[in-house]
Amino acid sequence: MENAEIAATFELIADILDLTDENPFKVRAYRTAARVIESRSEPLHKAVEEAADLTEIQGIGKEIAAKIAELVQTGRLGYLERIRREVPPGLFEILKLRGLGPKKTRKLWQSLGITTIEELEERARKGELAQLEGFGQKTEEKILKATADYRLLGARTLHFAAEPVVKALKKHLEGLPGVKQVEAAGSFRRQVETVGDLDILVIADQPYPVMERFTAFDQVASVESAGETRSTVILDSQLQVDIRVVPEKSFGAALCYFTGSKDHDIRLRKLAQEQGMRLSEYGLYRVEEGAPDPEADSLWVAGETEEELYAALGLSFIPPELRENRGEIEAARQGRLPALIEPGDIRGDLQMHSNWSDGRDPIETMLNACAALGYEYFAMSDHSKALAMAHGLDAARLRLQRQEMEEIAARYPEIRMLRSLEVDILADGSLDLEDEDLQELDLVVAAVHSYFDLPPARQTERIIRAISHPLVNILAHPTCRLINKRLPIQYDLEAVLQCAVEHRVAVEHNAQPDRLDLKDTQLMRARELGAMIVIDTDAHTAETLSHMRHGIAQARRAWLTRNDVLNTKPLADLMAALGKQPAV
DNA sequence: GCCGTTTTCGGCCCGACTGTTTTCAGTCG
Repeated sequence: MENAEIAATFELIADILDLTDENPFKVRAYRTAARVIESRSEPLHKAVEEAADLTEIQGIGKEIAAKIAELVQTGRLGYLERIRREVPPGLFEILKLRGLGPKKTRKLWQSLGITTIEELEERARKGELAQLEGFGQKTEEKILKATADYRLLGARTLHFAAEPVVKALKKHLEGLPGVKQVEAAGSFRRQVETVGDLDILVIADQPYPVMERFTAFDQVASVESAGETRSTVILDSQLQVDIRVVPEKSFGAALCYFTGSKDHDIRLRKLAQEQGMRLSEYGLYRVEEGAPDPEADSLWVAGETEEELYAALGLSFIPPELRENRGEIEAARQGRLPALIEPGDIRGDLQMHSNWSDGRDPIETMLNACAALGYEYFAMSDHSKALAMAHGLDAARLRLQRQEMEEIAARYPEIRMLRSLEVDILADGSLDLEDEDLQELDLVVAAVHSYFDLPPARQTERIIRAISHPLVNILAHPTCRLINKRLPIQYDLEAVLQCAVEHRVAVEHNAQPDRLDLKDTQLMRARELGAMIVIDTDAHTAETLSHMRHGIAQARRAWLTRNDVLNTKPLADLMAALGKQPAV
């Protein structure tokens, strides 16, 4: 059992306890445990197998340690099975609505018997909610908006969350004799930020044993269809997985076909047609009038690899990230596809947090992790004081932090640590700290963490005011979206990007897997407008510095090259581009 | 439920904001 699954189990327990009005500190203990477990790099099941003492982990005591052991050893948890009967499952969904926490959800349930989002919406429309003690007109309106928003958010799986599933499936299938290759195609391969399902492609001599093994995968909840070369299952996580077994000769064509996108595929097939050929998932064939078998070996052109397939169509190889029919086919034909940015191009990470604010690790740990990644520089950018919950820094603590940073930096000449701060943009667009404090820093990152619902015009004004401030260098997670959780804030992005260009402020692509903000299409637009772009991880732990690759993936989808991204440059060039004095 | 001790109980991060109230509960970050 993966750490993520154990963590999800404890989150569920916390929700149930919340809804049954348990001691809030007990609830918090479960949530803390869930977070601790999820952020651990080492799998807990291994620790259990080795009979390690789990209570040595901060946040895990005797009770939770025993529950982890039970989960790992039996795959179940008696305690959870007992308490989950007390709560209708629809309430967990209601809990996810913005503005509804455990108290209000419980009240709706106990007083009005509401147990589903649909019921909630209906009763709100009838005005019944406003009658409830502690509720009112405004609350009712907010709930209606929240249910509408919830529907928009959809339920696609984060690419990040699909990764371990793909990995486990590959391992599961690759162990089978006769299996030559296993690849995930579809939107997963194109690095789309979320996936609707997974498409797995397998080369094998015998399809049947592959199918048998596939449906025996331990995460399979139900088998929707199981054919000779194609099967569909639903996993415990509700993710749908399609598998397709193809012969080696067709692998390139099949991979291309199932990678898509659909529009890209259609364009390729048309292109083949124009050249007197026919493209299918089995390969590229010459068309001959009156040929008895249109897929005869004598008509075969290409299809074992994607490279030869694209070449046969007169195209240079198109990386999967670009296959969205956004002009890539024309570019490939003319040989002017961009040389996409690669993970190794990044010279430094410009946003991360230490335990001075809401990060987990000390500055020195973060420094060492950055050095291990081969970075030449990095910026430590803890939160400012407005974010009280994150233990944001005020001027006094900022000065104290500076002392610590200087002491640490002196011991690590091999990497340059930049002093930065993720300063809050307040409601009126002013910054959370005074100029005299901010100008002590090497870089100033400005970010919105509050007042997400301002009218668009005011939101635009607010952000423009903030990035017009002469000390601001980077606008962090510009739209504040959380994929599947929070919609982007509404404002005139175009105007903000133009303002950023004017004031030499870089816009961030935040590589946190549920942010990826700006998103691919917005990044493309930012580049078109001449905005400077930085990709950073906003890491809150040393391990999550590795999330850089998710940011790179989105940048590639946005057609960005190394030259388009500021933190691929040597430090002096980066600082010059931002109009800063070269850092000493 | 966890943690740390002034060890076996008592505190647990907390400020801002909203909408409901008439001094505060609930939610968010």
